[in-house]
Amino acid sequence: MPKTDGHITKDNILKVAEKLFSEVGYDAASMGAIAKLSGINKASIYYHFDSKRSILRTLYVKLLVEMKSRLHHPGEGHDSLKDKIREELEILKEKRGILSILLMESLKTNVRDDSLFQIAKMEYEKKLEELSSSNSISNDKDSYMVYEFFTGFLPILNFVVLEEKFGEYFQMEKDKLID
Amino acid sequence: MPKTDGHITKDNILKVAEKLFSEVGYDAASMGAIAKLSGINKASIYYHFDSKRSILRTLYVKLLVEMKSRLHHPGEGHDSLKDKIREELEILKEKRGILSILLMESLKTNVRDDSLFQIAKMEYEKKLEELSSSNSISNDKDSYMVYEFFTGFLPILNFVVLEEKFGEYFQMEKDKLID
Amino acid sequence: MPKTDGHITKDNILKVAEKLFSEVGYDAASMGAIAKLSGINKASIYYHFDSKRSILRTLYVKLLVEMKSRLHHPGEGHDSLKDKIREELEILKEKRGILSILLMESLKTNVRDDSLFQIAKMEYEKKLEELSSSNSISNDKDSYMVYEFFTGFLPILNFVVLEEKFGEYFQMEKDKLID
Amino acid sequence: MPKTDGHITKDNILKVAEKLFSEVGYDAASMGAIAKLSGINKASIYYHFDSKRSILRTLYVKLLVEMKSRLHHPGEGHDSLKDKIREELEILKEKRGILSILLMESLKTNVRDDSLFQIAKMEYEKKLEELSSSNSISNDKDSYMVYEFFTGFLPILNFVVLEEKFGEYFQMEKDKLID
DNA sequence: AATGAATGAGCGTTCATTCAT
DNA sequence: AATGAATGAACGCTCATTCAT
Repeated sequence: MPKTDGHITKDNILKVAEKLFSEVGYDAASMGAIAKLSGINKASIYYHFDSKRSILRTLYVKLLVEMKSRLHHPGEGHDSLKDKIREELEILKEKRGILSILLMESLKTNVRDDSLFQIAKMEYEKKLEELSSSNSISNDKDSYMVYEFFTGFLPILNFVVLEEKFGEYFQMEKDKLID
Repeated sequence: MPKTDGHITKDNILKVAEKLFSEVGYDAASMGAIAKLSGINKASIYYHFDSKRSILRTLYVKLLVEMKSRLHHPGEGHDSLKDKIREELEILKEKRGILSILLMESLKTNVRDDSLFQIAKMEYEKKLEELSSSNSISNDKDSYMVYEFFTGFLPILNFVVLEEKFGEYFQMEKDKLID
Repeated sequence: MPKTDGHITKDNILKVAEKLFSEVGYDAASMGAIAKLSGINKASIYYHFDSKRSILRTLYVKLLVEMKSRLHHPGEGHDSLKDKIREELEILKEKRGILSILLMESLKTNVRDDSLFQIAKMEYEKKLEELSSSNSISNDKDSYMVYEFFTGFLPILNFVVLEEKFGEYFQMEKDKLID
Repeated sequence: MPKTDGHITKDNILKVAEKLFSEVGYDAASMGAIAKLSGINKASIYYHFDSKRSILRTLYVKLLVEMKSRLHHPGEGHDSLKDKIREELEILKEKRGILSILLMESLKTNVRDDSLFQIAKMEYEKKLEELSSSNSISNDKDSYMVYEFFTGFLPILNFVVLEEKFGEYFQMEKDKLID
């Protein structure tokens, strides 16, 4: 009989891995460290996951699923715009860990990792569909995408991920007002 | 006189290291790989640099110096705004490698690496000074900094660094117009 | 259960390390050599020991424990003095390896390694206590310690450790009579 | 033209090497460290010495020569015994460094290094000759040698070399009286 | 479901030594 | 007499992964 529920262990590994990956980077985070912080044996991780890479993949999938479900079940709509943005940021802030990792990995120019773009695409797909139905020039779609990605999507991600460090360096706090 | 010129070797190591760091990340780039790509012995790297970390530090310093000198010697002023931005982007694109690395390392939440903020601060210092001389409320300075950093500085960096990958994924090119 | 018993492996590593350390010195004995002579993988040593130094520490502790237990459980008392000394020497000769190492390391003037003195102190503590109870001048205690250490303790250790080499050089054998 | 007198450089290297070898042991003392402490280039050492080992050999030869000359030119004889011993100790204390090294290296059971025995033999040769001329049984010569080596020669060496550390550990000083 | 033990490959780093000048 | 530059080999140590149980 297993000592604990495998499901819990697996989730725990994922939680620890996400934390560690985001703290020191995927490469610098060792399986040994993940095991120790998870309170389980190193070999046990390999019962739940095929490899270190597959842990990361699982984290990506989880993020994708959550983002998708969030898109389909938006919060109640009658808040002010400000509140909506704030709520949105709050949700993203919970995903800060995996988002950090995602960004880091996406910056590796030699590694093919489209997850960042996949998510961005998904995020703006609805709006793109509207755009493409009413207006037919594909160039506009591209333009919109580029614009949204680099001046909307990425800045928000960066804010969520770097806010804390930024605040420490520049000695300020609670400055979400401007966004 | 030595067999070869040390300066050339050193610069070569830096060039190769910058390339490799940006391609696979600092941690995944091994000294062995840097040596092989530099065409020299692994031990020779340690004649020119104290450690792997010190290579990265040297790259940071070089970037800082270049950025600073660029600020003090701006290009000829009589271009159009568009041309100016394009030129600016072109200059940054040459530094794409180290900028990638800088962003990646800055995202590690447990690693204290203020270089990104240092550069940002430097970049906006002049404007900040003007602001602080004419207007005295420090809160405004903070607001300005946050705004510029997350909606100006970072998007530009991200654009420079991710543009290529973005273009590949979304199958487009030459879309600098929007910025 | 694991493939093999870890205790056996660990003891084997200790035995091999003791032999090698005493043969070529701690610094010249490489982990690779210890691994090869132990018949196991180099990395496996690090499963059982934190570091090379910790192997040495373990050997020291083992020696200390054995010395202590020997003091508390002396052999049967009704032998002649000569036999007693001979028996004592025989016991120490079994520990020749670690004693060699201990002496070598103690001679490094820049390395703080008190193990030699610790053992000497332990060895003479009983006699010191008697001395201090009957006689009160602490100077005498010091004198006794110095005398015993340099003309009793060390010569015995040196004899045990160098006897063989001495015999080879001076072409003689079985000359324990004089002591 | 050389920048400095080669003789001085060579002596300096020897002095530094002796210090370093005795501080951390022969193996742990690197050529780089010797060079740095000597204030000269690493490659320059190889102009003066064939190898690291040859530095040690040179130190041994110097010691042997000095010991020999001391034997042939003893100090003025009309001191008390106590003063004579004290003077002897003072002379040996100056050679503390190389004596430490000699002892350490002699303790390596796998290394054939007879220097310690050579010196001992030399030291007692005169007395041995007297002994052998008056009395003919070689066994007596051996006995004498063993006795002198382990209860006379070695303790003195050990005292000279370990005195300081001993004093630190046992918190005492100036206790040469007993010897 | 979990673990103690083991491993080959590789890590960053240092070694004694050599070469050209 | 001395040096800057370079090197092959080895160092202590860690890696992701596997195996037997």
